[in-house]
Parts: sequence; structure tokens; C-alpha cells
Amino acid sequence: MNTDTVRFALFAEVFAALAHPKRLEIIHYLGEKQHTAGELTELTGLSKANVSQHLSILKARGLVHCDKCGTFCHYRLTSSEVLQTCEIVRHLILEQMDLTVASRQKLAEVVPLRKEPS
Amino acid sequence: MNTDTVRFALFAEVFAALAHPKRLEIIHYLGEKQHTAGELTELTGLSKANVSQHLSILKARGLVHCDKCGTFCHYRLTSSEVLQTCEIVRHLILEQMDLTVASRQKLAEVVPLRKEPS
DNA sequence: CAAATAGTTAATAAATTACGCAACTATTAG
DNA sequence: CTAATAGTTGCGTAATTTATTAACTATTTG
Repeated sequence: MNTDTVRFALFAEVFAALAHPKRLEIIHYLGEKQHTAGELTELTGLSKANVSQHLSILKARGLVHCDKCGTFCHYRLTSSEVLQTCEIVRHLILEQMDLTVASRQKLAEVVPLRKEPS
Repeated sequence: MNTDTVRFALFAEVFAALAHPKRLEIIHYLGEKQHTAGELTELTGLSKANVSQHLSILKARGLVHCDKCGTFCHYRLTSSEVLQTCEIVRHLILEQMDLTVASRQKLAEVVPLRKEPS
């Protein structure tokens, strides 16, 4: 197993942690301010156990950090770069949507689109 | 299904496309210059079919674009933001490594680490 | 100490993803 | 038209991921 193989696998693990809608939602809430596991349970509507599992995945990949305080676990993002990553992907998605719209308009110049019933 | 649910799902799909070592390797090669599917087969050491499957996932998520030219398919990254995303994650990983080293050193100040037999 | 609260962990079943193989399409060359 | 080349697609199986349930630890409170 060469160095690059390990490197790509490491990257893939971080991306895999981000590859779940509910984990992204958790990250979104933690981007605003820190939250306890219980608060995230309410915010996401998931079960306590499920939130805990998601948080442990995010923690294992170094995306969130946990401060234990009594019986409460205060979670927060480890770095602003977590949100930055999401922000760039947001641009990517928007670009792609623009492209879709653009190519649809281009198409419309050749074959006029029928107005869909609203 | 509310708007945010859809939004997080969309993000998750893009991250899922990035959550595979070989797809990241493909992105790495495409970051240097465009390549045909056949070239990527050689570069990655994967089977032709497998490369094609990975490329179709990357294409479906809008990360790569394909120009067909005769029987050849020239693939390229759709945007420099694909590499930017990887770059930020690289920082995240490095930060985390630094933290690991730092906390290990901090620990060493209290409880001297025994040298492991090499 | 007992009960309540906050959270984690383990086990399992369902769903998803990955990959090899074979069959397939499409383009080019003879 | 036939063969060769470049690439894609469908399918079966193995591996991984996910969510649920129940059981668990740890801390606080009465």
C-alpha cells in the first residue's frame, strides 16, 4: 500500500462523513453555534441513538469536537473549514444549476419549450 | 419533503461522489489535464468497466464533464472548485494531524512516552 | 442508595454501494 | 461487411452503511 493510496483513502473517509443529509444538517446547526447532543436530537428530529452515531462519525473524522460538561456533551465544529467545504460545494451545485438553465434556454432557442401547466 | 431536506440531500450526493479513494484519484489525474477513459484505466489500474462506472457517478453529480470525440471520451473537471474542495479537506486533515501531534507532545510532558521497539 | 437524565454502544435487519463479468453500442479501419 | 477499438450497461454477489431497538455507562438529584 503506497502513500498515495493511503492519502486518497483518508480524504475519502472525510468526504464519506459529509455524505449524509442528516450529518450535513447537524453541521449546519453547529455552524450557527455549539449544541448538545440532546439539542441536536430535537433540531434534527432523529432518535438520540442515531444522533449519537452520526456525531461519533463526525468526531472520528475530525469534523466536530466534543466538550463534556457534566452529563452534557457540547459539540462544535473543529474548524471553519468544515463550513467552507460546504460553501464551495454549494457553488458547485449552483454552477451546475446555472448550466442546466443555460442549456435549457439554448435548447429553447431551437425548439421552443411548451409552457407547462401551472 | 421541505426545501432544506432536498438541499441537504443534494449536498450529500455530491459529497458521496467524492467519498471513494479511486474517484478522488481520478479527480487528481483530471486536475492535471484532461484524460480519456482509457488513460484513466491505465493510470488507476482499475478495469475499464469500473472506471466507466466511477466516471458516470462523477458526471451525474456534475463533478466531471465529458467531450466525446470519435470513440474517445475526453473527461475533464467541470470546475476548479472541485479541486478547491479537496484542497480545503487537505487543510482539515493536516490541522487534525497537527492537533494529534500537539496533544501527543502535551501528553509527553506529563507522562514521558516510552520509546517503542523498532 | 434509588431514580432520573444525558448520552453511548451493541446487535440486527434493510438498504445501498462496489466490483467483476459478460453482453452491449458506437465508431473507425481494412 | 467484418474486425478491432473505446467505452457503457446490466446483473449477481459481497461488502458497507443505515436506522431501530434495547441495554448499557456516567452524572446529578432526592
